[in-house]
Amino acid sequence: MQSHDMGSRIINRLKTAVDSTLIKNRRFLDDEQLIRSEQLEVLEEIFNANIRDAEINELSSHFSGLLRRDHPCHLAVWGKTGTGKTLTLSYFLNLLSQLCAAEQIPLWTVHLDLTNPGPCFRALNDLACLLDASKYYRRGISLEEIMQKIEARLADYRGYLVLFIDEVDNVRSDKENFMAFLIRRLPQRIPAKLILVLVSNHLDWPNRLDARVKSFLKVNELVFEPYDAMDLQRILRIRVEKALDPKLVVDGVIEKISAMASREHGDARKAVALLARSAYLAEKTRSKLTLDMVDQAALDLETDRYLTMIQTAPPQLQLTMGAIIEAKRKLKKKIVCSGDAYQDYCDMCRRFSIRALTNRVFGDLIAELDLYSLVRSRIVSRGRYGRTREIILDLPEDLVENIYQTIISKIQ
DNA sequence: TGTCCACAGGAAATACGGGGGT
DNA sequence: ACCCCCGTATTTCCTGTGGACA
Repeated sequence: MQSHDMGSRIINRLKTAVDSTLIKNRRFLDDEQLIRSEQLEVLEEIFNANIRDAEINELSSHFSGLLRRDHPCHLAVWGKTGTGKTLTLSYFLNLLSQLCAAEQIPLWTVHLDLTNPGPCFRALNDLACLLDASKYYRRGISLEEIMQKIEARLADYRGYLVLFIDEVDNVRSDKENFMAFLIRRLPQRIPAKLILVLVSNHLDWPNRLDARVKSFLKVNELVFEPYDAMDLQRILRIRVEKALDPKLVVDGVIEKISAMASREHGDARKAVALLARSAYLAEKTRSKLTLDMVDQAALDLETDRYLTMIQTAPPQLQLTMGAIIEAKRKLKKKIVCSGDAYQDYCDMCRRFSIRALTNRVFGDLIAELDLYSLVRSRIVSRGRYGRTREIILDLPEDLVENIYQTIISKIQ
């Protein structure tokens, strides 16, 4: 019977589809979607796999004084993004507070996250909010007032206060002020035993401090090395087991992803993102997760990165990028000079009736594009034909087209 | 050797917008 | 409603500068 045949074929296909679902629990591919307890579960496994063992040991000895009612000094933590600084520290501080609670030691830990850069004002403001010392102000209150609010809030607290400050050097203008407050002023004015945990991406960060502040800063240092390929393999393996069907992951995939990630950055978050992307690709084609898919996924991630970067960029930056693309097309050369690009930029502004910015800012905008590696630029002297900035656009042609369309449609 | 191009990029000034205090 | 304060964006002003060319 024809129809019966057809029916059983469909049923079979459905069955194999069910059998071969690669992704069992997609939430474990994306940290954002995990609830707190699941995050801790993942963390627990990571730390049980002896990753970041050395760092946790150092942390333990640094804070061991707490249990003897001593006052440990501050702690400066250094490591690149995605090396697990935040994770390890939150995990550790969480354990520490449990321990202190059991021992009846008053401990207050506050996690101030300065991941997105902001001025001194916002940093203090955020801190005040975390301490429950004031409401959130957008503007209009002096720095002094915020400091006083914080001090007032802490006037009666006599226990330990651990301020875990993530990405300290993201405090842009007036950083001196912020650091001086934390290091010099605050400890003198409040009764609490203050322990600062200052996390940063830059190793030379304490040297850029004002000398008078620096002399007050007594710190221990702790360095997080980037994960090596072996660490990443273990981290990925945990994810694979939680999120995917390991049988459907071709041998060598984990090794490949961790090798790629450790070669480039050693960033665990990016490695997991690559795993996730590959898994989605595999799921779409309903096949096993192969090595080729990892390559494809890496490419996709790259493309996405550029596109979201340009989409979320301020309009003037988009316009600058658009002008560079136009200039390159018009000149039919690989290299565009800043003067030509500025001409085209002004033209574009006229076309879309947007007020053009000065040459001065245009230069800065190009530097910014360079920073995001959307273009490469360098300063060249052409003798008596002056100096200029050569702008090279060497992204794949279809990506450039894609970016260009995005920009044009955004502006209109 | 000096000149001079066509910009780079630092510093200071100015404009702007939004919030608080009164 | 008014003024002042703060952070940010942009302009204005200015001082270099590497090397081709005369």
